[in-house]
Amino acid sequence: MGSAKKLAERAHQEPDLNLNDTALHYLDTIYRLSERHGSASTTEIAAQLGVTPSGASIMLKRLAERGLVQLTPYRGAVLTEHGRRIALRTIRRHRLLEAFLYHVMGFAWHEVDEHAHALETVINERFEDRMDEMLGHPLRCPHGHLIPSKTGEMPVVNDVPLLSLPLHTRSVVRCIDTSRDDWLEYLGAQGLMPGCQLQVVEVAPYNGPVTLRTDAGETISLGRNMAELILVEPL
Amino acid sequence: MGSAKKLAERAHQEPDLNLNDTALHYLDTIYRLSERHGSASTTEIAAQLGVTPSGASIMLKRLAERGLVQLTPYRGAVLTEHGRRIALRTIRRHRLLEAFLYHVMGFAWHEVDEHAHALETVINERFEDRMDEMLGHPLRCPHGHLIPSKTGEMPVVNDVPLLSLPLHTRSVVRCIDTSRDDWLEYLGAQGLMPGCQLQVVEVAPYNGPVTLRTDAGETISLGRNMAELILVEPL
DNA sequence: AATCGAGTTTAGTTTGGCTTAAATTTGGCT
DNA sequence: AGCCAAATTTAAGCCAAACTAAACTCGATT
Ligand SMILES: [Mn+2]
Ligand SMILES: [Mn+2]
Ligand SMILES: [Mn+2]
Ligand SMILES: [Mn+2]
Repeated sequence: MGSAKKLAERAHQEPDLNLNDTALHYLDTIYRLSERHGSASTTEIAAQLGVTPSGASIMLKRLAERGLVQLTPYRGAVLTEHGRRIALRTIRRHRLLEAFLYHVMGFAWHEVDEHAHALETVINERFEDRMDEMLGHPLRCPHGHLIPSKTGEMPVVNDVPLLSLPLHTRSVVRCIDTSRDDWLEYLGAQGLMPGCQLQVVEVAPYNGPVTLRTDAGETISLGRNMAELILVEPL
Repeated sequence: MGSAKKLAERAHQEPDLNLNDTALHYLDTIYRLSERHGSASTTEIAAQLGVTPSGASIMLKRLAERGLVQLTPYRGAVLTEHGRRIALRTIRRHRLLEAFLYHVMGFAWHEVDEHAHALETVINERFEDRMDEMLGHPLRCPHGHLIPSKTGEMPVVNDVPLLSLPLHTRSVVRCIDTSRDDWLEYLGAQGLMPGCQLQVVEVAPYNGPVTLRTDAGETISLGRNMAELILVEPL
């Protein structure tokens, strides 16, 4: 009985005890917040999802009962292995959707996050697979974030913060690590997106502006906060 | 004040007092059922949506309060003009999605309805417009159903039931009027889909089988119930 | 005219996901 | 050691959308 069910689960790849979009968005959010601090606090999760901390607290307890997150009261949440697999699937769909909306449907790169977010919990596996094929199994979304494989593994890459390199090191932009659509639109208008080659020519002190030169010879000046979002691969 | 709001509504084309997907599916369903009998009964609506009649009854009352349907107790529901516009928008999105899934993404024609149904209440106007452009402003979904325009008008066509024509009249299939995916798969495998040319060569009595000959010279024999779903344009 | 069954509505309850307001825990600071 | 502010959880309640069970309407039939 129990083992028959387990086999079925393994064959289907996802147990997925009827998770609705609310639960999926919680898991997705916890995963992304945990990437930074190792775990996700109730308040952070609540802020991200636009609910009150008390609402998030209640929901976290439910997710813990379902074995999707491990919750230490007053200490924050971590995904269980089961929860992590489901979160990665949602993130895969989100990023594939962004790539699909951008490359196949011609949306602007600052529009795709919002729309991918609405669709990520609605599409099914067939849709996911068709996008993946049509895009040639892409490794990254249009902003450069990594797309996990169907088996839940992240591609291994070597992205480093632009500002961690010595001045004048030539490098290729790999990721613009923000989801603020107004910043994305601005940076895109400057020609700053994954694939573009550049070097840092000056970093003004006291959190002053950062001056970049692209391989096309153009000079771009950015505030420190924006420059910190740029991840590159040195040449 | 009031008139400013009305202007904004007219400019945006849809007032849409925060309708969620439940309400949109009710309106969609009422529209399609009303096409047949002029109005939709509580029980029919409930069956279509997979809820109990009592549940549908309560929901219909709420839609009536919002001015979306006109409800005569014990007599069934009709859409108001406002409700009709919203229903047509959902139907437009459903059929555009079917065409998109079929022509752009390569799904089989018996798969697209289910998936379009899940997506139809999630996509936004930009997505709708992009599909429309990519598909060259199509008039019909892959099954041949008409796609309403953005302004809520149905294309005018001249589809007649295949079985209403005299024997041996040559005609082009325009619509297979069912949403049963198993029937669609079967008919598709016989080569029977919009665009194919054929004539009826025999109609057996007592609800017996219907024999068709395609322009490719093939003979197809169908039960009456399936043959009745075929709409054509005589040549 | 009275009755009956199908169709429909109402009453009462449940569930999920949230809210505000009131405890409670925690870690840092005097 | 004791206290405070911030973070967190609990308590109580709201709302949409469903359910089951019971009551009601309608029209058709006797
Ligand atoms: Mn998302
Ligand atoms: Mn992205
Ligand atoms: Mn639909
Ligand atoms: Mn169709």
